[in-house]
Amino acid sequence: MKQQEVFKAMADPTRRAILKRLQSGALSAGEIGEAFDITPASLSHHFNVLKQADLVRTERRGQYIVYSLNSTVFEDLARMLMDLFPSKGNAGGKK
Amino acid sequence: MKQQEVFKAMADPTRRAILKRLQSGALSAGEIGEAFDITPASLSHHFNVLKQADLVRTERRGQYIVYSLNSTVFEDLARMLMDLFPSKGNAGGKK
DNA sequence: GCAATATTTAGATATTTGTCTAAATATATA
DNA sequence: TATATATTTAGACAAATATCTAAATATTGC
Repeated sequence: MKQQEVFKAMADPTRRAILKRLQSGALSAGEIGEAFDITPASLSHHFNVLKQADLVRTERRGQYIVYSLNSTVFEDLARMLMDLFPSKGNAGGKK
Repeated sequence: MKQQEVFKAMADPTRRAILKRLQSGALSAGEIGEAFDITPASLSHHFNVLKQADLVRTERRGQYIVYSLNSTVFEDLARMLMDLFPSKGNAGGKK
């Protein structure tokens, strides 16, 4: 997992909202955009950041480009966080 | 939890390294700084961001100021991430 | 109280980032 | 093939951010 890219990606509220929209299933760029008051170009920038972090997958479907969550990376991230704080039986985090 | 502040705080590699250093227990600002090649002033800036996010606690101990992890917020963050991606029995993330 | 040590605050600067407009690319359809 | 729709790319710009130096504040010990 590209830790830095993932955290960077998660640091922006618009991007987190995009991910949230994708929870209920894959959506085209345009469908995602409906919920936001920014230009398609700005949206596309956010998509790029999310792709860099491998948080979303893309697939062209005809005229549209469809985005979907890559749950794997979320799990990795959550695991990493669990490792980052010390808990019982884990004094020092891990590794 | 101040979600935005937490993600912002985690987005910087130096800050994540600071948190990692604190895994093994509380340390003074100076002790933390030994591991990094930046000025005390810059370090202090990072401490502020981490405090804003409630990721660390501080306590003055005589001449020193001692930093320690606030594990609670880490747990909140990890939980939040788990909620953010859909999994079996949780189609839609939740809430 | 004064000097030394630890840390923070203030202010400046360079880089990064989120946004925009305009133009380019890709696909569908008349 | 021409036109419309969907999305991305390029380039510009303002706001946010990480860093620095210099100065301020807090504490200890002489």
